[in-house]
Amino acid sequence: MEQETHLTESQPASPGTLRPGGRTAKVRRAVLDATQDALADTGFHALNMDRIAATAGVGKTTVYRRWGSPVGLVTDLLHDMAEQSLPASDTGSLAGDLRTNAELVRATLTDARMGAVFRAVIAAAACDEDCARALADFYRTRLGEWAPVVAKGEARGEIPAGTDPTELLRAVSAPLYYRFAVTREEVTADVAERAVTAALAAARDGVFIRA
Amino acid sequence: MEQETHLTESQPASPGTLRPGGRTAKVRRAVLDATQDALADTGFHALNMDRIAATAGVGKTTVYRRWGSPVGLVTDLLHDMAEQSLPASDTGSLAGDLRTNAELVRATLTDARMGAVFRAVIAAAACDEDCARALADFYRTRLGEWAPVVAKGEARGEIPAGTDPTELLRAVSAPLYYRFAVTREEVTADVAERAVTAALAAARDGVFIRA
DNA sequence: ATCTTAACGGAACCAGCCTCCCATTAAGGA
DNA sequence: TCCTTAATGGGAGGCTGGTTCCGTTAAGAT
Repeated sequence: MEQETHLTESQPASPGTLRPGGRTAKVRRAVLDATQDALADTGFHALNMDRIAATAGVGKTTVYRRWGSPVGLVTDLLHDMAEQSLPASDTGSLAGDLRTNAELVRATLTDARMGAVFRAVIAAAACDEDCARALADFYRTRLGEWAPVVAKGEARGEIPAGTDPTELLRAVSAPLYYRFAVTREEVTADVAERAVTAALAAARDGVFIRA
Repeated sequence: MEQETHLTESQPASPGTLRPGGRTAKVRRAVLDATQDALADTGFHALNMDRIAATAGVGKTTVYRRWGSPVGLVTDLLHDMAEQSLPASDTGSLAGDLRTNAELVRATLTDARMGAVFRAVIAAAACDEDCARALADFYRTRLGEWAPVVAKGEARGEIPAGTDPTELLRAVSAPLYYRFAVTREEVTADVAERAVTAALAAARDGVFIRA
């Protein structure tokens, strides 16, 4: 993505950075929307720069210049998704908050559109290092947003002091994503509920105490 | 993969089934080996039928005819991997067996060659339904092989009666695969150990009792 | 308002992937 | 052993996806 570390010849450093105003932003929005549509529709393997350009109503040269390849599109989409993340819940109990979290994850993965997008993103990350980094960042952000929920639970004495917040959150998400991406089993509400109960039981046993 | 349900015109039903003898088998072996090499080397996105044919020392027409596409290759590789699965361990304690299992998974995912293969397989499954089914079958098989370990633990009274064996096993694997495929964090021995402890704590609490 | 030039867009060009055709090889049965 | 035909293999040709060229549009500065 980033290049031209020392731009001696006044080379344009990655299009869109010097003049991010009106048109450029509009183009990005249109392209990313088209990308999401395409992923939801036909999946990552069928992601095609030409089609994206056409449905976005944008010159295909622009798409190639700014994103370079299908993985480039997905990577940028991921950055975009990381920016617009929603805040965590606050039900008053850790169990309740975690349940909300798990249900949110489940709803996302189960949703036809979002499920397809996440599938595509995971596939793209498996193919490309840049994309993998973007995906890692995305989840670092997401986990960071929910960490306070665990801290509050700890303050209320619902789990032992010293519990690693993100570790507990990972334990909640893991069974859902595992089924979604790896074993391809259905992610039911039951699964989500059990993930919360199991993670909480382990947390109370002090399994997630920071080393 | 399978087609020609009613072969009225004596169409050859998927090449390799009527004459699976010497040459055909040799070709399959060579192609699957080449596929694994390629995946370990350059990953799924760069998987190229022509190159596979060349390195396998096989006509490229053959590769296209029998496997059709990169996902087809990965799907068959997966079937091949499912066939040659190794038996579960028996250390005498459930904790020990689960630890062995987790360590085995970790070693596989961490191994440069096998890690790349699994990454590719997950990516391919995200792109193609046939491949997804093959992947699901693979894990169904694997989980089935380890289920007795849990049953024995239950018999020894290490976990409550009625515990769902595969559910417990999934809980052990999930955190490892979640990091490997989704958040792309490093899968350390520490992570594996914690996965076992957490799963076991939940199991003892009766979280995985069959509904 | 005017100017500079970043960014976009159309179209021709190039290359690598896939398909088809037909000759060749060797399984499996008599 | 011989015969039938499943399966393989080389090569030509077409198509689709990706690249390059250059003219056009409009963002941001004066």
